[in-house]
Amino acid sequence: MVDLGPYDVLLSVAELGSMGRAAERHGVTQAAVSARIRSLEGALGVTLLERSPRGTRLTPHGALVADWARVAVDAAEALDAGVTSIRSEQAARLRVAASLTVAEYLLPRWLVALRTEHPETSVSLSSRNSTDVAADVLAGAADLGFVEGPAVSDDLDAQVVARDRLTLVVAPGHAWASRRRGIDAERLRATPLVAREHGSGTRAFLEHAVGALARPALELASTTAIKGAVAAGVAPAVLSSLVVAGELAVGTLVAVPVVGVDLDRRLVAVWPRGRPLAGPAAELVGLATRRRE
Amino acid sequence: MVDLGPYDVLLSVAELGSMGRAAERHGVTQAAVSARIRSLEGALGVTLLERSPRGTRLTPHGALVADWARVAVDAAEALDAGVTSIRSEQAARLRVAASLTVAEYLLPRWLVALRTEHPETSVSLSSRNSTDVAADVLAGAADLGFVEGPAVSDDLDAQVVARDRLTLVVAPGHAWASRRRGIDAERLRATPLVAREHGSGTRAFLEHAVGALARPALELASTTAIKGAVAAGVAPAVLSSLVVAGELAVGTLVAVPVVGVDLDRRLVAVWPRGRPLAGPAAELVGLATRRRE
DNA sequence: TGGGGTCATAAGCTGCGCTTGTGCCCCTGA
DNA sequence: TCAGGGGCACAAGCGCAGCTTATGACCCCA
Repeated sequence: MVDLGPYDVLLSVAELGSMGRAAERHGVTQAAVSARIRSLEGALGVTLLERSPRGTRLTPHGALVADWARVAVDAAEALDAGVTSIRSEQAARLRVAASLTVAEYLLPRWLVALRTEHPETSVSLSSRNSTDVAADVLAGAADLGFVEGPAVSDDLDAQVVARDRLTLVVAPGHAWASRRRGIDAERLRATPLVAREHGSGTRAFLEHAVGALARPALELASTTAIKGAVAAGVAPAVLSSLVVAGELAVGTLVAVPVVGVDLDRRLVAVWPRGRPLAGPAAELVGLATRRRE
Repeated sequence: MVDLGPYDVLLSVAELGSMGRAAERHGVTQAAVSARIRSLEGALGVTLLERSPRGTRLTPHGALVADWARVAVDAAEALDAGVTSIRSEQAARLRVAASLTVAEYLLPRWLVALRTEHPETSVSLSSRNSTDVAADVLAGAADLGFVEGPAVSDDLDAQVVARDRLTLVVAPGHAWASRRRGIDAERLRATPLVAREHGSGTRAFLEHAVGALARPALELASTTAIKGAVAAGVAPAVLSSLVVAGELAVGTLVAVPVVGVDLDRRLVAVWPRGRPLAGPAAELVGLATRRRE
């Protein structure tokens, strides 16, 4: 497996314009940075940085590698932020409960942003289904919750932090893939889909919007597995736009319009009614909200 | 920086259902896998795998971590595949020249797929602008090229491998963000944008489609920098849908419809006319094409 | 002409993660 | 009922990657 360390320092060097300053940011010596970059260049047989006595800039090769590296490093940081938040022994300043879609796709990046803006804030995350999240917040087991759909309880204050849209996706070769005029609710109801197991918030929302569904063609435990099955041509599926954005852009999956049904959904932060948000909770909600408005 | 190694083996264990088989896949001993997973669990204070004498399955915590990890591991593999392809000393079986959008966003994943399907195929990649790509292929300096837009030369055969669409994006707080009826060509022409430097294929395509543009508000060298500037509210920008898919999904950027202008674009593979595609080149084009139809 | 900035190189040490070898547990099948 | 095989865990020992420290070379500017 690739060691992202050298790429991380490459990005710092590119951003800061000097190996010495990058070394400082990473808490190591300038010699260590120099050696890391050199060995990376050695492995590639290509120079990535143009050194000068006044500093350092990316070569064209370096710029391409840096662009690739940024994606990987960002993903690794999101993983790390997520993983840190489920570390159990910590005395967390902020306890968050989140439904799966939020926990899987949005929270890690929010946590990365929170970590850079407020490094002193430690977060503990538990991933539950939407009703459990509300229960945890009401019971005081969590300071802040994130759920899909309209807020569930009158005892909770809520604020919309993001939106998504349930999206009907098929494999590129599927008959529906080129269907411009879309699929209506009746047709959708009658079609066996690849679905998550019962109890999933997404599945409940879909049934609420279009009515009772046909028996699933296949039930799978993870979103990733569902995407795989759809791409392999097993059956269509309905998933959050957040989940399939990458695949749609690249063309691995194709979105099919669904007509006559409102599949827009709000992702909301919830907390006990009457108690104004303060401290780390307010910071996190603010940061999540700022990402969209 | 996070070490992705343990996460990579976690994914293998989850997929294969046993530490021993995961060890075999990674070419290490079962003891090494066991130790890696244990230390990962130790660092988290949470068990990720449910061991039994018949094998091993993910716990709920494990499933969440695995979903996060998959994103990071995939990104790292794409980085590695890309980086391997610019390694200079290799005797490549296939020399590819690609324009920036393709090289940056699509090729790494194609290379990952190619590596798993045909591990013996080594690829060398050079990233050029569209006219240079065509020239390289014609001159025999590259076996295969990838360019944006309609094929440039009559001496080249071409095949569409993907599509994208130039997308007008603004910061979520921008006045245009909530503008449902869109922006027309005239308005767009009159607005200073954040743009890449002259010579970029995307910029040329845009000028061809809407006409001469206003002087840019800011010229930047990398797509990433442009996205950052747009999100910071400097000015709107027009970028490939491939480039902004992630940001649009998460809400960091907002797409504004452009009316009366066709911004759809084809990304095509090109090779010398008359010489039918064969061997590794055919495999790569086929694989790239299969991802969308 | 010296001082502050840049990066490179060399020598030495430390610690992480591997392998090998073993033990224990459970299921299965003769 | 017991042997065998497949599952995972633990302990001891080793090798190497990457760090630090120390120094040198180079360039620019005051």
